[in-house]
Amino acid sequence: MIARVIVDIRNGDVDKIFDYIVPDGMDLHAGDRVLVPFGKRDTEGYCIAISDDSQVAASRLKPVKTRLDPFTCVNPDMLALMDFMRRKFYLRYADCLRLFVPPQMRGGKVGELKRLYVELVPGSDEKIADIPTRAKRRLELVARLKRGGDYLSVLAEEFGAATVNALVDAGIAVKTERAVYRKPYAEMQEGAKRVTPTDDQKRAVESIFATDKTVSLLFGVTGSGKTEVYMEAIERTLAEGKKAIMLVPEISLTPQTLRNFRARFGEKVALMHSGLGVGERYDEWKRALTGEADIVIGARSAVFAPLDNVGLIVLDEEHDGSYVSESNPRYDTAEVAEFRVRQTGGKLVLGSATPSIDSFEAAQEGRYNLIVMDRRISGRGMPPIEIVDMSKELLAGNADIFSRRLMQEMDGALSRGEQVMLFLNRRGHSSFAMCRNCGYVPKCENCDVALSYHSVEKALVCHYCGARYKMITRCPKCGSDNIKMGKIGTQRVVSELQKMHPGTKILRLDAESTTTKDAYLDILGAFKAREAQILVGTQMIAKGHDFPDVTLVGILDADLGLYHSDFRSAERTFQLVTQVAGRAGRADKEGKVLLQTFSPSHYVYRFASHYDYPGFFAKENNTRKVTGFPPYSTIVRVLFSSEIEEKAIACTKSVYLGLKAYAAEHRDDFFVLRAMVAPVAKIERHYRYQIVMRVTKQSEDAVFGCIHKLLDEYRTRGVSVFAQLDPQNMM
DNA sequence: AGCACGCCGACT
DNA sequence: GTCGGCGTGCTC
Repeated sequence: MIARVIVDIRNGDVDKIFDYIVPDGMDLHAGDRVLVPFGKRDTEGYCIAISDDSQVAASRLKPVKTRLDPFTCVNPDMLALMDFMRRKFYLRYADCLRLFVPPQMRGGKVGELKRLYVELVPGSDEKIADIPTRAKRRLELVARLKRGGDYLSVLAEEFGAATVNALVDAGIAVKTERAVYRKPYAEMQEGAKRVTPTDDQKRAVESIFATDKTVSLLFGVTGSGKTEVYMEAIERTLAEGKKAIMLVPEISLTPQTLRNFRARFGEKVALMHSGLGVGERYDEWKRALTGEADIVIGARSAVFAPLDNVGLIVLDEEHDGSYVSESNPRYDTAEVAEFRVRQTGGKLVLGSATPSIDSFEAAQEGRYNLIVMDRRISGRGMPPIEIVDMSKELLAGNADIFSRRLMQEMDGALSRGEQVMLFLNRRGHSSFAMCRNCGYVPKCENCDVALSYHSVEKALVCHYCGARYKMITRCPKCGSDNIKMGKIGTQRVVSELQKMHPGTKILRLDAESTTTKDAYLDILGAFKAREAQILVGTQMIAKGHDFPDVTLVGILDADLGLYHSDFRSAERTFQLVTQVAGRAGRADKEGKVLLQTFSPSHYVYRFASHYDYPGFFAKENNTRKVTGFPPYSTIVRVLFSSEIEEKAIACTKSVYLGLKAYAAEHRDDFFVLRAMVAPVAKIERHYRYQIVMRVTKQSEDAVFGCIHKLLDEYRTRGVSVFAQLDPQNMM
């Protein structure tokens, strides 16, 4: 017998299948981890198939050293998923497999926690009868053990160690070592307050299972009760003997969500996310693998949960950027999820109040089943959004970051003892130029995307086609020379606020101020406990949390998101405004949202301020169609990086020329094809060059195939390459 | 990833 | 003369 093995080394050179002899008597299956001799030393690897013969000469084959675990880590469906991910995301075998297995399993440091477990020895009734009646403690313990064993530490605390030992010495009970699972947030266990689903919710659940489509898009306004729909759907899936995965964006995986699920599903829930300790992580993974847990809840990596027969996957806040892994193994969670449920004939539910343009388009075109929930459970409307024109402020002589309107409303809210949240919209490192007088932003002539300012070359650059423009000093629209590259920081907002409201306590929350997950929760907790009146933050504070006393939300620089040089910037801004608005007036108090902008008439704000998603979608979708951006095209990006700049350039060049030849033969498939320096030209001493192209949706597979072929041909040592479809950002 | 092989510079 | 630099190639 031959084992086909992938060695656990992340390197393009060994990204292939190696054949090994399965020694007689070794019970080895596809999906098992193995130890194999590799070159001069031994390496861990994964057996991905068992076969009868090998292409390699028998004399060169070595035998598998050992089977590493007493169980199979990767089930056949996951092996098929691996093949899919290799093709789709251009990943290596080892990259995929490492996603499927918890990191501490590798290197032989499997950390199972062993504890002493005490239980009755069967057939020891006679000995029990010998216990004198005056030994009350011992009899109580026997009664307890008859109902089932327990860990020594628990029993010792209840009955005293001496009592337990007395029974063990008498041969009535026995101590054994047993693996215990470390359970994250074990304290969250309180009873479920079961609610009866509304008609809308029942209809939504029905629709998920009744449709012949695999994917349902649940478009439900904030507060329409999507979570209850997820839980009902999961319950129904479990009732059919299948399993479920519930995915939430990284940041909104709150204790709250977990509490809801634990309350309803108890021990069946496993939690998987990066915030867990290594031991906890392994244990939760193991519980999913063995079937002790049949619901996995977690951030994007939980889509790789080791469940068999996955009948349902839910992606909550479907539009959220964190579902697309942008670093190292790059993958799109939604695509992985869809592949997994298709394997088992299951269902995928994408839920959002502000669906991505791509998903809503798919729903409109009938590829997804569209479910609409447009009523809030509370029956109350969304808080009004008021748009403040910042260029008018400037004309009136107010060059501050706060408009007079916002200061007035803040004073009002604070004097009533209510809380205020202020948002800053900072993403990416690139900045754009804007006329402070009329709000004009220079855009690329080919791409209709805001240009990025490169301080090194003092030029404006388009990240999608590489076009370069001279930096403007005078606004071509109004003639003003008040051109700024603005970006405001949270620190500055806080210090200016502090000047205006000396007695007020202000909290700050952004990526810099919170290095740890706990710090982040601490700040939010402190704000919720009313330890401060104002919270200043980035989008980190937009998600999930309810602050009943917040009645005013201010968005200070909505435009920064809008003109971020990204064709998705309008979409993201709409999502952000809607989400942020949901933070105002959640409880019985009326809320209000103030949105400061230099472009008050921009369509994003027009639609967002009326909570008109369909209107926004229609407009944005049309723009994408006309300009040839996704979902009407696919953006393909190939990034080359090397410590030696010439190598990166040479490799980029040869692949670019190959692609150019291909494009010449398939002229109609290409909108754009350019090679350029990557937006971040150098990271950690590695020079980065990229090829960016926009191709028709239909041709994406063919183009990707061509890229693979070219990469096989031209990839050189010392240059690392990756190719990406529809990158979320171009960093 | 490692480790060996191999072909050019400056050292006991 | 050799020790050792790291570029190139291989690992079933």
